Amino acid sequence: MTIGELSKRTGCIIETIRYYERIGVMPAPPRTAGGHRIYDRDHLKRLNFVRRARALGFTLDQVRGLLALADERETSCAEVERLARAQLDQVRARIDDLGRMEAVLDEMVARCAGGSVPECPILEALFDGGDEGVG
Amino acid sequence: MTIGELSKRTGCIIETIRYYERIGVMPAPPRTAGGHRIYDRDHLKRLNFVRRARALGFTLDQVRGLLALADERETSCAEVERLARAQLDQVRARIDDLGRMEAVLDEMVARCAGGSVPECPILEALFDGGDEGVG
DNA sequence: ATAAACCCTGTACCAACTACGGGTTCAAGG
DNA sequence: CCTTGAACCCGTAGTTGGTACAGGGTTTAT
Repeated sequence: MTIGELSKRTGCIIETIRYYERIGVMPAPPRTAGGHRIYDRDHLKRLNFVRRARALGFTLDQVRGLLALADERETSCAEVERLARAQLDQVRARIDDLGRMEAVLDEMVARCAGGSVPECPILEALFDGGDEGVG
Repeated sequence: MTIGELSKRTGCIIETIRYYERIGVMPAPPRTAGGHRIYDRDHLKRLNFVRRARALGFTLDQVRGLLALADERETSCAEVERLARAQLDQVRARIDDLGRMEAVLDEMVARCAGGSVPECPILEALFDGGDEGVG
């Protein structure tokens, strides 16, 4: 399989595949005499793994960890579960965070739509801050 | 006010303040004879504005836009509202996105906790993909 | 043999900062 | 007045997860 074929089959653009190789998430594949990369089914599987894990919000560092656990066919299941749970917690924390943003934005917009106010309530909220604890 | 004081009052670290100046989000303040920046209450207000907008997920580009609208004391309110609504939509879309991630992770973890399975269901899910349409 | 399509490396760019090195200035104490 | 140390200056490089070239070389089909 050429890199272009792998790209088509995974939906991962060529530059990204080479980038994954550079940072050690994908292994360096064998090459043709002319230097073109040739991939097999294992590479395809691995790249799909990376794509799915990334789509679930794992960082590339975490993906590396998951792949390492997958490679050593030992008592890794508990550790995998721990990583997945940690990621789940992070996703939930991010959802909470965004939920708070949503509430503030919603209220700002609602106050704006309320009618003809003298000053823009959105700009006022941003300038004078309903919420002082920003960071 | 020195940059250090401004930093303490806003919770925004010095490097970031200088960065905001460099990219034109904060104005270049006057300097002492020796070249140290001196800020006043307007700078403080503006930096707080930037921090609050950032905390709500606006990009720096959007912040620039909001500040421009705040500066021209004209019929900007409708435009501000439009930007806020757009941001609200984006936040909601991101929440939906994360909600889907959460569901998948939750199911993976739940399957894992189910008992003594031969293979790790999490790794299997990532390798063989319940969800082919990844990106 | 030649053209088109593909692939190669290396570098630079994006957001939104953060961190550092090496030098200058300021404020306070002696 | 002088020294000390904290605070400040600038410029550059690093972070994450890629994307986008430029300027070549290779493969494949005709």
